[in-house]
Amino acid sequence: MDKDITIYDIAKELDLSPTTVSRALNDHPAVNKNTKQKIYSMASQLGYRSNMFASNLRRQRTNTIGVIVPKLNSNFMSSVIAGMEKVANEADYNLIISQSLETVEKEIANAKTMFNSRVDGLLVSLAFDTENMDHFEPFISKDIPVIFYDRVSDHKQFAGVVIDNVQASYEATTHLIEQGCQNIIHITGNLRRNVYADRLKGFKYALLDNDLPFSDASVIINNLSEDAGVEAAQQILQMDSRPDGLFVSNDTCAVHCMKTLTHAGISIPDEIAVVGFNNDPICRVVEPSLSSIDYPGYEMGEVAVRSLIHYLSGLADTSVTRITLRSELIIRSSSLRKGKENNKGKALALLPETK
Amino acid sequence: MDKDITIYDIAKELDLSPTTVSRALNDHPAVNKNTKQKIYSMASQLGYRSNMFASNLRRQRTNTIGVIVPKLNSNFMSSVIAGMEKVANEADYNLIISQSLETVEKEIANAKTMFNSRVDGLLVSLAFDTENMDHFEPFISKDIPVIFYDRVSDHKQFAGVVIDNVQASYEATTHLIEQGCQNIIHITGNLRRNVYADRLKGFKYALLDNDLPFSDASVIINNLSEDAGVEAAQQILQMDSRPDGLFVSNDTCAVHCMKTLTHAGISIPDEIAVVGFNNDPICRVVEPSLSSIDYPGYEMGEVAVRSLIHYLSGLADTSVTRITLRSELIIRSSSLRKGKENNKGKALALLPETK
DNA sequence: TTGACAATTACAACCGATTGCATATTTTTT
DNA sequence: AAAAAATATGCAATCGGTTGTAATTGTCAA
Repeated sequence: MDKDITIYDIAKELDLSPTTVSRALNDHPAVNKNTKQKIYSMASQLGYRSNMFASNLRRQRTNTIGVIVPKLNSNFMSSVIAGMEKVANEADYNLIISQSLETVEKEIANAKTMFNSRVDGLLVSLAFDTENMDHFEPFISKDIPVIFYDRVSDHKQFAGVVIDNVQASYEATTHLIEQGCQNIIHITGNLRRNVYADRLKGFKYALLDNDLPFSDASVIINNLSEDAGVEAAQQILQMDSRPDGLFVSNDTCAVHCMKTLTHAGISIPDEIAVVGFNNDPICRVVEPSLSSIDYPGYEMGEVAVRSLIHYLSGLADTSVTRITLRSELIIRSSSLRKGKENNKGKALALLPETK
Repeated sequence: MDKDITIYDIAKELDLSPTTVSRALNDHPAVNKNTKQKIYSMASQLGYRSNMFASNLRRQRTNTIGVIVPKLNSNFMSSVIAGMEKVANEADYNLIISQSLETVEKEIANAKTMFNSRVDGLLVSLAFDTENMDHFEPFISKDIPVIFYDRVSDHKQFAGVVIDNVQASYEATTHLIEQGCQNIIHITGNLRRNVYADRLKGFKYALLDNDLPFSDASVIINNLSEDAGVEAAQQILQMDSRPDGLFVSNDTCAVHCMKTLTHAGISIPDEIAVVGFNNDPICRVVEPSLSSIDYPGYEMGEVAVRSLIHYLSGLADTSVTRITLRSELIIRSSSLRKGKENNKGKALALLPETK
């Protein structure tokens, strides 16, 4: 366990001042090329590694990005994190990740921790029941950028990376209508969250544009869990006029709802056509395979970190307050009815083994 | 954007020395109770937050744990991380997470980054093709604890958190044999990794104990991906004597292999019975539902961080070099043959909706 | 030869908390 | 009442880089 090498050691070894060594290591232009070379080689020879804490202390920045995520262990969210990690790593930023577990309380606690850890910037996807944004105030007032992803804040002051949920939902609903569905149920999450509110909006618009009636009874709001899916199916089975289409805001919920319906003897897609959301791997495994909205998680993570770093580098384009990524309806067996293949050239993915 | 409050501000305000303030905030016994109270309330009144960097610089520790994970976006790994995050957070440690993406090169780079970030300890699950442990040497020689989880190192000097893969595999294989399988194929990953080597061992032992022959042809080694599963199925379809049992080291691979076989007209479990590994949610979704080894990811994450922190707190029990968690065979339709329900009281999970 | 100017390098203060040692104050003991 | 011990507080150095400003050296034109 040998002692750590500091810039002072390098300086002494080369008979220079720590100042010059520090500047050289930061590639400061005011240091002679030859000197730099000498310092570099001496540094690596001695096994020097910079002390981030000394540096951070002096520079008042941490090269650390905080990430608050509702729940880590879902396919979508872990893809997002994977994307974030990649970009952050490449740009020499560290990530501190914490989960709100879908509750405001934990989200507030997380925000506080992040603030105390003095993150340079914060990336947040809001918990189900977060109402106000007060816990992000400390960041704002200290000019620490906060960027939302997926579950964003409505307040115009906050930047966010999203997909066009209205459009995606509109597309999914229209697809169901094209397949002959006349009575579609939409299962979605807490409407305080933009993602769910927007999807409901898209659902309504699609009905409207196709002269189909909308009523509150067409919407089931739950927490989109497995159990909620099963429960929703039971609810549907009890309905007076059974729906012939189902658009669910989340694949897990959709799958378990669908399976429950199948077990109750309902045939999918003929009696009820189903579309999910997220395009989780699970979609290609369930029988019948589940149509879904492909949702670029990995990319969303990359973009979120990239714009945060962009902002931190002072290249901020403060006018850009929303970045919208593409999303795409993937049609599979769960919503494709025989003799209805008028899909206007949309992507098809009939066979389960198709990617 | 108001200036940050430091202990000097608090000291000045109360006409005390920074020393006392620092001690009070660390609950040092040599500070008077009343003084402490005054300092606490002044601190919160002024909105003081400790500067980790100054503190870390002085104390030469970071309260940060590094985590190297092969791939973040799998159900198992994200559960592990979720568990780690929970415990770390509770103990006021930060997590720095990075992915090796299953390659040594990235793993080495990650280790270097972690080392330069001066993590207090390191948690590692090895990449597929990691051969030697040289990149962890710097940690060892600086007395920074490295604990492995799941994919551990064989070297006795490294501690690790694991399940008993031999036992789990033995159980799964025995179960297949009990269901009447006489010719079982084992699909697994790179044998350099303990998890796969051990599972092969358990597989062999089970055959041996049941007087079934083992040959190299009974083992398929691949990267356990979706595609590998499809490919393995094609391989199986070409075999002269078609197997009647299949034990796969990973659910994703098992599921796609199974689906390919089903599509080729093979009936599961009657013609081929299948058992996977990990008990991913996907197991309960696929038709027929997939038997699998339940693998406590979340718990593994918790335990790993807990023992690392334990070690860092000096409570180290250096003799404990392996912590083994329970794992359990979950029997579902993919391996349960009719009229063979002699399962000696094992857990059953026949219906897809069963948790 | 000298002053202007650029190119390098160094000095020294600073970032904010921690801690060994010394000092001051109070309490206990004899 | 003096000495010893216990309690509470402060001084000042330290952790390892960073940076504004000053000093030194060299170059070139006048």
